Amino acid sequence: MSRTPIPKRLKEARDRVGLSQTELGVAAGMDPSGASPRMNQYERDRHVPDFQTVKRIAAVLGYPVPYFYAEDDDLAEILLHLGKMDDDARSTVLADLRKSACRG
Amino acid sequence: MSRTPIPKRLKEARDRVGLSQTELGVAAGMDPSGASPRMNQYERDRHVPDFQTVKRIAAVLGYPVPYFYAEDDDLAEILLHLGKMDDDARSTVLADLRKSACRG
DNA sequence: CTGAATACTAAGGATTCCTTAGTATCTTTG
DNA sequence: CAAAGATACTAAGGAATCCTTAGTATTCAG
Repeated sequence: MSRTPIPKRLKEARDRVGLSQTELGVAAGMDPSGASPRMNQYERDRHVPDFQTVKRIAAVLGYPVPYFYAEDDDLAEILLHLGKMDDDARSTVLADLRKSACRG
Repeated sequence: MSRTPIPKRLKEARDRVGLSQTELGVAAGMDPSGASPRMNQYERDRHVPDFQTVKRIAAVLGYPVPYFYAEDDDLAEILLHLGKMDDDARSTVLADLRKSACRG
């Protein structure tokens, strides 16, 4: 059993952009000589990257950080959609949710 | 500067339910003798709790896990709303977002 | 003020990670 | 196929971080 959703989310995301483990690690600012084992350890659930590392990887991929911590697939997909929106669109989503919350 | 959004999110959440640091830690399954310093270290940004710990705390509070990893306040609030919904309502949100994404 | 509850801190043993030095597997291409 | 290059993967140990212990500081009710 995996310790965090990171291995799964990382692989999903990396496969989509079509980068190697090393390439993604280097793009996220890792030392090129150590990027390969580090990224592999993250994806194989041997080690857990710290928050700053997740943040840099998320930035490279254009994904919101919380996506990598979502165990639920639906919530993960919602986070992907939210990540693609501009601030305005996201504010609208938030406003809608606030209204729904009042009614419900 | 904080290393993760966890201290901020944790304090927000704990203040709302009105539990002490120790109480929340114990409720999340920590050894009562060590719950106080651990929770305090998390809230004061001295240490970062591992994922399983965040998950247990989130479960006690009824918050979705990714909320604790959201730096953006709007996204954090959206996650709170999503956390309060049942699976049906969340599926509807996801379906709406998929449609919006297609329209561009 | 006094006591109880809560918040907080230092320090070190325990745990986990990052780096180094590789091996294994897959994918061309001659 | 065979060789070569790219990609994926692993072990092990020094480096970094955390959890536990043993407290001190602060807040608050009586």
